[in-house]
Amino acid sequence: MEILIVEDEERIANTLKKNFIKEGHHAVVALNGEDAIESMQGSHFDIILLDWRLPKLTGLELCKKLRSTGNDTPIILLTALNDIQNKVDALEAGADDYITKPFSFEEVTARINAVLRRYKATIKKIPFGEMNLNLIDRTVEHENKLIKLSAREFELLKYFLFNKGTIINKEKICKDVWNFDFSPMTNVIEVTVKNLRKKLETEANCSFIKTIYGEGYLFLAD
Amino acid sequence: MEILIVEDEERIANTLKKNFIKEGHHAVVALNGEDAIESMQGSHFDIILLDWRLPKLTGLELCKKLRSTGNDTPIILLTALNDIQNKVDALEAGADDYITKPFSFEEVTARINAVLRRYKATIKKIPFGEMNLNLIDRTVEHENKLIKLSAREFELLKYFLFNKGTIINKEKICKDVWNFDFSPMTNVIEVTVKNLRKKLETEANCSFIKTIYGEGYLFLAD
DNA sequence: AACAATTATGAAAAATTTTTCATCAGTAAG
DNA sequence: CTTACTGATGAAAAATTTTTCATAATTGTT
Repeated sequence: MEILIVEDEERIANTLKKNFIKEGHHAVVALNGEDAIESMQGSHFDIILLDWRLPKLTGLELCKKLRSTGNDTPIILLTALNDIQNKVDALEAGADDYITKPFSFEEVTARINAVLRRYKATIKKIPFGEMNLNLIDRTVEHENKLIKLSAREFELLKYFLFNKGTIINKEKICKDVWNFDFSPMTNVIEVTVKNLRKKLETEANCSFIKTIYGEGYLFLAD
Repeated sequence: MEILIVEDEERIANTLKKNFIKEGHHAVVALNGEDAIESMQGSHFDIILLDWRLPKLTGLELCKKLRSTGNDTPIILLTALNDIQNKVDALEAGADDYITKPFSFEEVTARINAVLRRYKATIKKIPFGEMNLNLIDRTVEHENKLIKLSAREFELLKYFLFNKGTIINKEKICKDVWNFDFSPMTNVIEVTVKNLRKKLETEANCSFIKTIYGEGYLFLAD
């Protein structure tokens, strides 16, 4: 797991980091809000532990900033205070949970697991077979490999997943994926299906898209 | 507002529909789960009112199905029963709220507003100026017009929005948007900035991307 | 004002995606 | 086993996106 620790007290930050690494995770420390933003460019984190009091940008401000720019990485605020106002502010700023200092490492991992459990219910990935369609990056993930999809392939796969288990005819695909109201004069659909099949089935070793002769396609997975 | 009413009792469905239309919204009625899925292809709804008991596919099943395929339109379940088990099931299936029958129209609108208030906090749109960057469709929305962005333009705009208010130099843009570790040998960045500017500034009549001579770019909005 | 450095721009070139088309393969039914 | 129809495939063509390049415009400095 990739963990970002945003904490100006180096002692606390390093203790957390050591413990996470001991548990087999990967942890990065940022000593202030600006460093944190810096660290997040390009990299992906599964969770952010964020100190409430930070030099320059406060934890609350950073939290708001991240949320306002569409970043929804789970955030746990670390706060020294234990008054109710904090909790309200924290949740309103878009944090997922908070831990009051001093805390034990066990408490931190417990909170992380709880937050991630909740978060995973809303994560923007659609699983099928051994794969996942990542709706944000528009890629298919399989055993830490990434398959890039073109825009059309992405839309078609999303459509198949939405309708998995039911036969869909080409008129509907044409209408819903291509936004054509008239029926396709050519075989664009078949060609796109072919290309999508190749991408998916080169990676996984099974076929998801079944052809129902004279009727359409049927997507099977799980 | 676009409202989908999934309800097999036509009397209730039509009463709701009439009331919504009277309030200036747009409402579509689906009499069963399959019709509902049909209605959702291609169309967008802001909220779904979903009957608990439906012929064929139950409300709960439909709810689960939508959520499992990445659809996160707010759902309010309409249920005749009032036992705790329902509430738990509803929320676990991914519904946002529930209303027990019989209900008044005022109650429905109140619940809708409450759900939408909560939902909007997590919606995947980044506002800037009079515009919105839609992270799902990868378009810019402005006065019910849509501006299509290419993949690079989208990534660059997202990056600008994430870093708005701070000057970002080209080495960082190159690293974070293009994933090049070496500095750009050509002026791809300037060209992409130019094209993005044209798209945004043809539509809105103001300039968002400011050039800081010798330093980089600065995105200003709000 | 003149100069050097930086940025902007139009247009060509390259790469990629999307569509078309001709042809081959598979299916159902007589 | 044919036949007629439906779907699959490779490759060409068209459209779009991305990059490159030459040149023009702008900025800061002397």
